[in-house]
Amino acid sequence: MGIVERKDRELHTKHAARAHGQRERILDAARRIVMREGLAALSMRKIADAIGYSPASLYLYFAGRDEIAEALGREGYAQLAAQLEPLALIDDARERLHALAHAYVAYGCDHPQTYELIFMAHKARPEHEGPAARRRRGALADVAGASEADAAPACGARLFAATLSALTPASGAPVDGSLLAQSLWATLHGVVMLTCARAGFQHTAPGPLIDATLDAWFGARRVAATLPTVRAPGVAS
Amino acid sequence: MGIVERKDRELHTKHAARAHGQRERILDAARRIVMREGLAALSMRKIADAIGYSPASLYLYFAGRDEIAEALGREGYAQLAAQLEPLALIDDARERLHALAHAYVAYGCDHPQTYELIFMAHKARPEHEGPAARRRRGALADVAGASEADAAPACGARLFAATLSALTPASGAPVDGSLLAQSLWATLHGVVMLTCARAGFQHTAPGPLIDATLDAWFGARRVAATLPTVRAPGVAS
DNA sequence: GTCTATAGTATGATAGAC
DNA sequence: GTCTATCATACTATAGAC
Repeated sequence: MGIVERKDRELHTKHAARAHGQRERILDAARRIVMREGLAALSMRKIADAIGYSPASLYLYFAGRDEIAEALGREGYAQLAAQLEPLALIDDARERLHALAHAYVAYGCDHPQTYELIFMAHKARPEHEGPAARRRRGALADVAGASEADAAPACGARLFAATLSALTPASGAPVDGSLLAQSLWATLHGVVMLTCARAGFQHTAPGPLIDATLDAWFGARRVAATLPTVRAPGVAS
Repeated sequence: MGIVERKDRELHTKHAARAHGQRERILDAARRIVMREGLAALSMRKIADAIGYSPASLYLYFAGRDEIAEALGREGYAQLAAQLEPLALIDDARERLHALAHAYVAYGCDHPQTYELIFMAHKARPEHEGPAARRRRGALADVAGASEADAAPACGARLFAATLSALTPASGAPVDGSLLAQSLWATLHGVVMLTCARAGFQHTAPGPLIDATLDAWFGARRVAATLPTVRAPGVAS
């Protein structure tokens, strides 16, 4: 190996490390903005101001706003997963499910901005794009854009599926575990959304709600197995 | 009653009717835009262009973009309620619940833009507001803003609560019907959201999912009442 | 009652100087 | 590698002419 090659590699390494550090600084600033003002308020200018850069410089490290948001989304997903991971080791299946469900919802409610980031990194904004961006989009972005961002949330379903399948097999497969897993995930997602939006979830805390849901499914089966047929109490009138 | 008063009233009526018509035209255009491009893309300019007005004229009929979005949201809620109303009259409680749940989700999935409108008419956008608007906001809007828009979705919970309470009383009140109602609502909301976002709900149609959920709660109780304690299958590794 | 014109404020993105 | 300057675009909202 000649001196030239060696020097070249050192340089590359240094360059890479430096670039990595700058990306981190940018992401840190972006994260702070999203936490304080929401994803919709994230803009290149605000990030640049926050770290004392000019907006133009950001484009040396990221292709644009969307790439930054995507990166934050991946981060957020990793954080959520890290929070759930130890709970997946709980021995008792039912206890485990409870723990996971509560942790999931707690995370979503405690970090609504991050949760938003995880699920909405795409689709979230009006366009505001220059003519050059539009030119590019025609060729590339529509095909490549969403696939990676969509991959992360899917893991949510898989996580619950694994736990749920442990709960159902003994019964002779009357219930599709995967369906239940998706149902549970939808429920938790819905609880997070509605709790954050305060949209008519008047005064019920998410915790008891989750307990009630899981109990209805698997718990305390004191509910009458035969259902009474009653008249509708005339809700919509 | 003098002639003057009479004439005055006629004039008022005509004026009111005309104003009403114009509001309708504006709302029609706004609705079309939201259906095609989503709530985030709704703007005064686009509405004005669509009906051949100048942006300034819209302010004669609406206080601003938010008021228009709110009006569309109320419309949408009324439409959803109208769709559910006849189903609330089904005699058999369980059949009724199934019908309501399916109809609710079907509406949300078939009209995602309207659904978005119903739930997100507030909070949806970056600010883009002039200095005058900001001045006003400080005093008034923060207090008065959300109360009316939030009132509508709350009815969702009440609707399901009434039906669910009809399903549970015979069992000696082991389950809080109101909690279950909220859980169901959250589930349905979650199914709509996740289905629309295609976020990992890979290939499952919403229909079977809802059936499975309701069955797990009330239906075919062939699931073993005693739960096996199994080891976690190591999901998060 | 409607429009033109405009103020004021954002945005993403890029070319080219240093 | 960073910045200045700028393009092109979008938005809400208002004043004042007609």
